[in-house]
Amino acid sequence: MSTPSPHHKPVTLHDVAKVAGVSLITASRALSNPGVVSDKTIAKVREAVEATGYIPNLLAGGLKSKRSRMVAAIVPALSVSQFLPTVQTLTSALAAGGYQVIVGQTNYDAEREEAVLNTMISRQPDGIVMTGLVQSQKARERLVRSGIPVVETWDLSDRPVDMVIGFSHLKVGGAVGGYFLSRGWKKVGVATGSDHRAMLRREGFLATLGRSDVPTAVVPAPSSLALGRRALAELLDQEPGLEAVCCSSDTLAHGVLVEAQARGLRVPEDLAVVGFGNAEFGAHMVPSITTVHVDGPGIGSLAAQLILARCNGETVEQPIVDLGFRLIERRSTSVDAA
Amino acid sequence: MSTPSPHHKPVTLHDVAKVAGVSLITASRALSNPGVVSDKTIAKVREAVEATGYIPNLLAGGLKSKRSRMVAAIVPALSVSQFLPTVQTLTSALAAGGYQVIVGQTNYDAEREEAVLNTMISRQPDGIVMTGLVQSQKARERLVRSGIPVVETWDLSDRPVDMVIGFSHLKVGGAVGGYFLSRGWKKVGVATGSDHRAMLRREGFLATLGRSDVPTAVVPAPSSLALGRRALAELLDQEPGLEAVCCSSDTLAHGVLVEAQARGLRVPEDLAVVGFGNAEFGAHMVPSITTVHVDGPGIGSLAAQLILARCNGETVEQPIVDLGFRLIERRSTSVDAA
DNA sequence: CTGTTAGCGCCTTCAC
DNA sequence: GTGAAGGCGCTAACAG
Repeated sequence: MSTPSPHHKPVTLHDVAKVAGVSLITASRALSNPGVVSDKTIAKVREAVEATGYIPNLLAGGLKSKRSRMVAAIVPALSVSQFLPTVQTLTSALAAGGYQVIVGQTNYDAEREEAVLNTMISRQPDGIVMTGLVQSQKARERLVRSGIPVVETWDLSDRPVDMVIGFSHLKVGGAVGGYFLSRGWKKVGVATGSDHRAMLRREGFLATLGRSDVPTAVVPAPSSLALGRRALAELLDQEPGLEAVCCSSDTLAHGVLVEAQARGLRVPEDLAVVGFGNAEFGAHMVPSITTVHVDGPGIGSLAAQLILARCNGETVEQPIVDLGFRLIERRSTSVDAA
Repeated sequence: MSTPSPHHKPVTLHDVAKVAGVSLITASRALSNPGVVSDKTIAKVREAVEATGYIPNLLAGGLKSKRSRMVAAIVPALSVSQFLPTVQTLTSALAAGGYQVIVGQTNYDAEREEAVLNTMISRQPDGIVMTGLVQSQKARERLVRSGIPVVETWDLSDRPVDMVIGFSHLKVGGAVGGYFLSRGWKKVGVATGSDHRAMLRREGFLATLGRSDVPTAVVPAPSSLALGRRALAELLDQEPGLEAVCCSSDTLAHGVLVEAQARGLRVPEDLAVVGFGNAEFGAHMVPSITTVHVDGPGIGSLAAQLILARCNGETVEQPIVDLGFRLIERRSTSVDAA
């Protein structure tokens, strides 16, 4: 049985100061700004901290200093593996600077996004990192008014709320389309998640192909292997002679691969497959998956850098950063690939 | 160029109260405890909130009320996909109750764990959810003293810091060992991550087999497809006639499957493979992966429930919850499986 | 149902 | 280098 514990009256800085025989404020400075305190005093305070088991209360500190040392990270869902490297790197980079990450999940829903952002703002974060652009106009205004540094990521915009680090999904789609053209595939299909960015990539893909009649299987985001299998099944229903599939994620591509294998289709000989995201598994599968590489960790660490800079009152000269992308050709589209 | 924005002097509850023509505390109650305020007043306050664009400051509220409405979630690394469903469910369940999650990453390191826990405590979270048991003894003591509700998960212990929700890794290993015995495999191997819980499962596996000479490939956590491939290569070096492999995760099992395929070994005819965790992809691959199912989302939602209960001053009657596990037989070990 | 009073624990501002 | 006030924005506790 586990009961609410009796309050050990919590140790405050006041107690530490008393034990150390200095004033409250001196104790405070010894801990957070040691440069202006004598070494002897610092030692005394440190001892008192040990003796009392003092742990600072960042809520109180944040209230006065207006720096909560928290950064909000907003993702569609934590399980969208696409964003994990970004969030992981962001979390690590910020932790190294004494900042923690609060996570919010929008479920790809603009209304939830707005609600989540409001809750986040009420925690006074020193920065907000979004995966994707802010959808709701109301939320944009609120964010601007709040004065909190905001980094939108995994996309690009001429007019970000504040800063943006990403790449053009239209161009990604275009690059894949160009690759399809260069390979001369005619009977092609698209397997895509229903989220906005995946749809943008599809748009770029179609524009480059110069076609609008391409068989498409749209599956609900987030994607999964099972959905990838289903998508290929749908595409083959629409176009039995399918030569190549463009997928909105490596996970979907994996599912397409499995479904192809289950139907006795050889990849790439009978069916070529392209993914997106350069997930770890894609490089090591047989066949390895041709994909579009995006620097997820780079986005996370750069976002941390920009936020930290702004927290220190610095001006960010390049608030719009295009990290680009890179098509990686592997065996799922070419028997000759590395 | 993005510069630190000019401070729009932030709107406080004081401003709202003035606009609404009520006292500060009435405004406060209208928002956070509407039951005790007249409907007319509530309406006035709501209007004033709209008009001013007020967003509450939870730091200040938390300071006074001693409820930060934050819960810390500590994981080895965000990218360990094993824990994602737990963290995702936890986050959603808590968000529904007005709580946010702060994440900390330990990198499977006891020292970092201690540091992370200290930082977390200093944020006054209303609860702490650990994946795994708390390693450091110092951290345990601090946690107990802090009085914060703590849920350790994904493991079991007679003497948790506070509460624990999970299952026995020894028993999981034992169950897999029993399955191996029942199938009569003699030339077996273990592919395992280097983390503590994976090692416990291996121990249980060996104990049930009654052997200590089983070829083992230990790969650094967190696991990946590439590491799974490497592990099988190592095992085949040690035991060319390998009949079956016990893997510490479905990801490793996937890698083993790929490596087997690359070497022309048929699964399960030439080599049987068992994973752990029941990842989404395992059920849908060809062959599907025999695995041990653990209720990750259940752990997350139950953890949220217990913490919320304790936040409301309730007593948790069952602070030690064994959620058990279930071996799921699929095609990677049996051509007859579903 | 509403208001007054008194802080929460710490840090900024100013003196010494 | 140190200290004494004052207040960050909000909410318990008690009055009316």
